[in-house]
Amino acid sequence: MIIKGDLDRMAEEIGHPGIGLKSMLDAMEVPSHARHLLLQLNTQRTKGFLCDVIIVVQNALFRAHKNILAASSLYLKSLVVHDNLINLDHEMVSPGVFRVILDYIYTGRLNEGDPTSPTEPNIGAVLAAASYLQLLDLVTLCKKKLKRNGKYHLRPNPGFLPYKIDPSGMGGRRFRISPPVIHSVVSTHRPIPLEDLPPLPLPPHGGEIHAPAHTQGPPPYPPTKASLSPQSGLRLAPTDRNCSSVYGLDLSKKSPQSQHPSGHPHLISSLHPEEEPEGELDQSTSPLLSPNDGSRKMEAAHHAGSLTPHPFPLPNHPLAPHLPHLHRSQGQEPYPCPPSPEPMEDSREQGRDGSSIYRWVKNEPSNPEDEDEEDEEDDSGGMGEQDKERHHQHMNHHKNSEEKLNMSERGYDRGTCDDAEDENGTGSEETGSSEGRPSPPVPGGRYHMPYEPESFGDNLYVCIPCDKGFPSSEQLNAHVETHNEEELNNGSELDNNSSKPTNAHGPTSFNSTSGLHSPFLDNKSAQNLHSIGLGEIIRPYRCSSCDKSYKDPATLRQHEKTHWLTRPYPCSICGKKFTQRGTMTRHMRSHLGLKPFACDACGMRFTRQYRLTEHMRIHSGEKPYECQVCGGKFAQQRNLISHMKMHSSGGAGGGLTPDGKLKMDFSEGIYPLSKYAAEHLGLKQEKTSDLFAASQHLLADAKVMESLYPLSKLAAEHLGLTHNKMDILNPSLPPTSQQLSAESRTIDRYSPS
DNA sequence: CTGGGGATGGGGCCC
DNA sequence: TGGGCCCCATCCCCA
Repeated sequence: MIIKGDLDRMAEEIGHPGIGLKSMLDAMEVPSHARHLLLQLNTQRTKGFLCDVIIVVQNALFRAHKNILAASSLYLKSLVVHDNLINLDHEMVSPGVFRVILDYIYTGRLNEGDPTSPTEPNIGAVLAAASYLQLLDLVTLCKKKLKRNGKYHLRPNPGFLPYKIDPSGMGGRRFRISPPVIHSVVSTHRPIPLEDLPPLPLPPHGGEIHAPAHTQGPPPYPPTKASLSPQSGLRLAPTDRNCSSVYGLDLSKKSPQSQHPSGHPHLISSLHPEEEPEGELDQSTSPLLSPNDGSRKMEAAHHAGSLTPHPFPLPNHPLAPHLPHLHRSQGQEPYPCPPSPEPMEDSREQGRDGSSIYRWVKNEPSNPEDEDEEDEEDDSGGMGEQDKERHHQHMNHHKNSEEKLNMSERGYDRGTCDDAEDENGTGSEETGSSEGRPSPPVPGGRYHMPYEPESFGDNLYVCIPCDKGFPSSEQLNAHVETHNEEELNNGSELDNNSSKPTNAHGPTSFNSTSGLHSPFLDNKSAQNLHSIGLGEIIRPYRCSSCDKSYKDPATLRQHEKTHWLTRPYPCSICGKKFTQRGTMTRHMRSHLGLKPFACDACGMRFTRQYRLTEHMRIHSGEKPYECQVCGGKFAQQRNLISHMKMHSSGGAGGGLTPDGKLKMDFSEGIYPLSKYAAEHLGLKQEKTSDLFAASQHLLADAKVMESLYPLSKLAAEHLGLTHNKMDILNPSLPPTSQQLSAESRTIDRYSPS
């Protein structure tokens, strides 16, 4: 702000001391400056240039400048201060009305469009919205227009204003002056009280919610000249997604470098997954959601993460140090024991460091019961009759299953075991596991002795069989090597020993209960358990429509939605429907170009952290996925899968690839074990430790090689080589350079550091 | 031109 | 509700 003293000083500086204030202003003011400035800003808006805020109104997106909005309305100012993506309640402001309002903000002119058009926003609607948005000048302007037209009353506008306009303006009690329901990405506002929420809208298009208007019915705002102008908001639709780039949304496959963090720091900050608007978009239109949902979401948004535009949300950062997952306080788990019936579930995380078979002591499962309670409460809220019935049945099932579980647990707690074959008293492990209870089957068939994790100090990587702790997975692996050597030396003992992880992955392994007690069972193994009847205990919640079963009722409910004819979560932009809200919001992220996860090395951005984790392997050169057939290594599991298909599509099994490698035909059943080896070992090395995988396919391959190449079997048994290494020994299968180098790499990897 | 590998995007699903 | 994983599809590059 320029004060008189400043002007006097400026006048002095330009050599005109003593000049009066008025004459000074006269001398320096350019009359058209404001108009030109506004014109420039409006031009920039239409091009999306320097726009730093996105306003979502129903299924339309508008880009604008925070400064302009903030200068126009105190209310908008309060929003844009904190948020880069704000979502207006479309009941209060329709897209067409907001277009008119935005035009007014940037031009100072009110374009009411065609007043005879039933769909063109009328002055009454603009007046109401302007009041709602606290655009006081526009309110005054609208009133003047209405008075001039002799229509100073609210023209009915179906579906827009449920409230009556008070001619007295803002102050009238009948006018809606409660805090406007504006959902922002990172709202710092207090949750809107339930009584302040507007009534839930009727489905706008014959029960079809979220669907884009132009695909589900007549467009609410036909392409008038105004709506086709660049000033109009961008209406995202499958066919015009590409247009979004004009408005600055990055929907391209690769985030251009120019848009890398430095480009749009504020926008980037809004890209944090916890701050994304999808849920809010959904909330404002979905009749499936109760006002409570909206309120909860507001609260959730209220507590959302910081605005720090750090490209890596640290808690999820793949490169962040392995922080222990304290799902449960350690004090609650006096006997943290090896993972049990579904250790591989946990090992998804553990396997990252290659120590999945040796449980990371602090990675305790959460208590599903607690979560379930909340879930039940949530879901029983707006339930239809059919759902209630389903819910009721389910609850009964749940109750019964819980009783089963409790009985099993009590059995375990007493130290009794019904499983006669379980010499170690580990028979209840499957029940214990689903509750995260101790389940002691360990390699070597010994109980895992109770211990306090703290007793290991920094040695968080614990070898279950011997209870030794190690500070790193590498050292643990090196230690585990000694165990494996022992086991290999013991030879066939493994076959009948509960410590044997090997056969747990082979189809024949399930003939033995030993497999059941293996702590190395993965998901599919658990499914197999189910197929032989014992999975009922592990996964008591069974789908009534199919044979799938789950450990907890929430997951079952989630699964059951896949059987529904109508998917409950439609995308508000393209109308595509999803069975899970999370999938829908993730999908929405692709519409909005939200890529919160950025690569530190190259700046590439991703919609999911897992993608970034995958991507980072490109930079690190890590290729944890190794083909058990040819030794080829891959940075991504899916590429290994694709690669394995190449092996399997080569015709008769056991043939040779063009470069002389052994070719297996997984599809013909010639080598069924290899399929398991591929699926459970080679393809899931991230879940299983490299070492474990090596020992697994070593044994598995020995079996097939026994049939194919008897000599190789002996080689495998006595030399400890995998089959792709065995064919090196086989004179008929000359080694390739790749195999040799793979061999040396393998040796390097497993040699103690 | 074709096949294979590298890499990415999106959806389904389970936890 | 988000994370993680699996699967499929696709594009690009290269031999």
